[in-house]
Amino acid sequence: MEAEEFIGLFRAYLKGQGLHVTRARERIARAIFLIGGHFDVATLWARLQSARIAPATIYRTLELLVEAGLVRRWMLYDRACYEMSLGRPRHEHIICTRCGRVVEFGDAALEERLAEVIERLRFRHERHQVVVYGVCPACQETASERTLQQ
Amino acid sequence: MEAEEFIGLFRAYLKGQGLHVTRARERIARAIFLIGGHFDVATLWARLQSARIAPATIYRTLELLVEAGLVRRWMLYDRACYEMSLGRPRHEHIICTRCGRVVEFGDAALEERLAEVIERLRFRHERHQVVVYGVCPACQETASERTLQQ
DNA sequence: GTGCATGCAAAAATTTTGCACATCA
DNA sequence: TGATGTGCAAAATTTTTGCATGCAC
Repeated sequence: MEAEEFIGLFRAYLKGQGLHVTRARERIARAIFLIGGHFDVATLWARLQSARIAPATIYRTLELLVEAGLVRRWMLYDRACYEMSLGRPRHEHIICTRCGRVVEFGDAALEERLAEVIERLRFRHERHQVVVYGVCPACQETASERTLQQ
Repeated sequence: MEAEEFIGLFRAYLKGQGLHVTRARERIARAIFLIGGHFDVATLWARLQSARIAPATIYRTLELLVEAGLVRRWMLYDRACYEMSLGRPRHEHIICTRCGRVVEFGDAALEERLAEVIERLRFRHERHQVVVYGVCPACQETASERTLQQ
């Protein structure tokens, strides 16, 4: 997918809502597209330094992107973490507590079982998140001292 | 289980680590026992107002309790949430986005499937968390307007 | 008595809000 | 032009850190 396609979808959403397509919003969408994967607000802000975009604008725009369904918001370790959702299938996260690496995984049987459980509880399912903490294969082989706290 | 049993286990942990058993630590442990279920730091602090215990002490003590395995720490909505783990089986959380109610559920098949997936990825499993957002049966029947943001 | 722990206050870090000015439609 | 959006700054939240004093052992 091209950056223009992603930005175009955002533009369409904004217009549909009667909101303005602004330069700041386009720049933020482009930066997110270029990152490609997970990012937190600090990272995104750093990438936009040269554009002189305020954190407030970043937070406000991220909210719009999430509403538009173009970005997903997670609580991974202990802060908000985002990712472009377009063209990326539904997945869960496993985090290495040694090196902080985040690996995505998907498993149909897992999702199916979860759906059954939710139905049994009679909840209407909106969304869910599975986060696993562990030690990745690489870190299991090293005697790395570096650990995430908690 | 009695409060004394819970506090006693904390005392034993502290002694084993060469740490001091202090009045503040005992009071915090007792307050957590009395809450019984989920709580956040603000709630715990409110319950300890009369004891004049600083937030810093609460955070430091919670960390010890988590290390001791007596308390679990979750990231439920977008802040840290804790609960006494003793005598409470492993479970996941489903949150009603209308009323904020948190329901616990456990499912052996789900856990098993997750363990298989983690093994396939060759991670060493430390812990995990499943959080589901949806609408609870009660709220499905009402036209309640109240929603959690995000 | 020694070292760990506490309360307080200040600092960090993250996110939200208010407002005057700028920009989009 | 009029409504919406932006940057900036300040505030609000949540959590951490430094330090003198206090308490546990």
